[in-house]
This record gives sequence, C-alpha cells and structure tokens, in this order.
Amino acid sequence: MKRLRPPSLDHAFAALADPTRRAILSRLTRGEATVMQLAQPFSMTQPAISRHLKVLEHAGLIVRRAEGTKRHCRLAQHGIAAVDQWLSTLRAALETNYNRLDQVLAAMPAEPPKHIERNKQR
Amino acid sequence: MKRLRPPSLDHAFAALADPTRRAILSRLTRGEATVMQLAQPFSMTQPAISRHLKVLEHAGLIVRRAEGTKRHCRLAQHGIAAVDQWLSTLRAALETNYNRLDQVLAAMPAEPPKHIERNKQR
DNA sequence: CTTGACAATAACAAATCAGTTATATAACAT
DNA sequence: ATGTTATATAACTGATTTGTTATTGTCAAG
Repeated sequence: MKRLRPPSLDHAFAALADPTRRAILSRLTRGEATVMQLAQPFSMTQPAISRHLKVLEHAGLIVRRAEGTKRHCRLAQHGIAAVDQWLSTLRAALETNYNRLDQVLAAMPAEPPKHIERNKQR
Repeated sequence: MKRLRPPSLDHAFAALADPTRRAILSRLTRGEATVMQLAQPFSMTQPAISRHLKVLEHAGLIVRRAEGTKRHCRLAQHGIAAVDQWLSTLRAALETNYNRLDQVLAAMPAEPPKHIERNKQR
C-alpha cells in the first residue's frame, strides 16, 4: 500500500534533520543499496536502520524495490522536489531582501536609537 | 560579531521541519517583523513563538536586530545556503540516476524474478 | 521441510520537542 | 518611581523520536 500521498514538508525536512539518514542518502547517491549494505557502515543495529529507511520512504526521499528477501533502496525525486520548491521561495526572498538592504542601511542613520543595547557579545 | 559558527545541517533541517517555523519564514519573505508581529497570526502564546525564533536563529535561518525593546527579525542566508548546498548533491545524484534508469530498465527483463511479490496496493 | 539470510515489527527506555503558565528583564512613557 | 509594552526565561507536561533487544515473516538453498 504505497498510497503515495503528497509527502508533507514536515516529513521531508524532519527526515533530513537526522545525520544518519543524510548519510544514508549520501550513500545512495552512489547507487542503489540493500538494507544490509546501508546498515554496514553504521554502528547501529539493523532495526534502527530499517526505521530510518521507513522515515525516508515516508518522506518521499527514497523508494524500495523488492528482489527476493532483499530490498533495494534508491533515491526518489518526490520528496526532494517538494523541499526544493519550498526553499526556492526563501532563496528568492533572500536575494530581494539583500537588494533592499542598501535602502535599509541608508535609512537607518536618520533615526538613531536613543539607547544602544549594551554589547554582551564576545 | 555573533560567533557565527557553522549552523549544523541538523539544526537547519530540524528548524525547517516545523510548520509554524516555516510559516514564520514565509512571513519574513515579505520583510522584517518584530516578535509580536510574527506571533499575531498564530493561535499560540508569545513564549512559544519566542522559542521558535530561537530555534530559527540558532539554525542560521534568521537574524535579529534590537531596536528599543523590540527585536526585528529577518531572513538570514547562512542556514539556507548550508541546506541548499547539501541538497545540491542529492539533486545531482537524482539527475544522474534518472539518466541511468533507462539502462536499469533495459537490464531488468533479462533477469526476471522467480517470484513476483503479491501486489497489495490499491 | 528445515535452515539461514534479509528485513520488518513490537515493546520498551531515554532523550528531545512543542506547547503551556508564571515570572523576569529591559526600555519606554507618564 | 510606576506602569506598560516587548520579549526572554524557567518549570512543567505530554507527545514524539531514536535507539535497544526480542521476535516474526519471507524467501532461497539444500
């Protein structure tokens, strides 16, 4: 029951937040791999990896292909596309804001704050 | 300066995994806003928003500017750049794998599985 | 049909998270 | 000084996450 519902950004970003899962994805950029092959580099039990893969699949970041008792995993575009698309909005805004920064800086000396906050940093 | 250590991908992706925080970022694409301005659209208390902002700042996704008792927040490029850079690897791999897919599909009928997995979907 | 390899699931513990209310701090206004 | 506004912090709670071990299901080989 693959159901293939729209992988929420919640799930996609949450999946990417874990270093083990990102390492698994990095490994998969070098091609398909079975669960055992993916588990081998990690000092972690197989069930742990299985659950990481479940999270990745659920996030639309990987897909699995069954072959005998083995499950071959590979990258999926679905989740990454969703993430990418959402980020593009931020990217665009950052560029725009960066362009606007000149104006902001130009406008600031005209209205100096009455108290400069005590500098606690460093 | 802000100490500006490399915002870990863990923190950046984890910050992006929350819908409230993404909504805050979306709001910030329309320009700077104070904490109260950011809190207003949400049915959530101010301390909750404050902590979300802390997470976003820690992830390098926003920066804050003090002005009186107000804190003006705006998008930061730091965290987004980190995320973007990491994702570019995946993007590249996906394209490569997609190109390879033809070969994979061409190679598959040559070695038909002895048992086709029972189709449970739909 | 039994065995062994591959993978998924269940049950559990420790850690983390996202929200709450209550309180503290800091600047501004009176 | 006092009150008000804007924000941060503390302490707590319930839900979620990440790992573990033990078990189960499936297939392929003999």
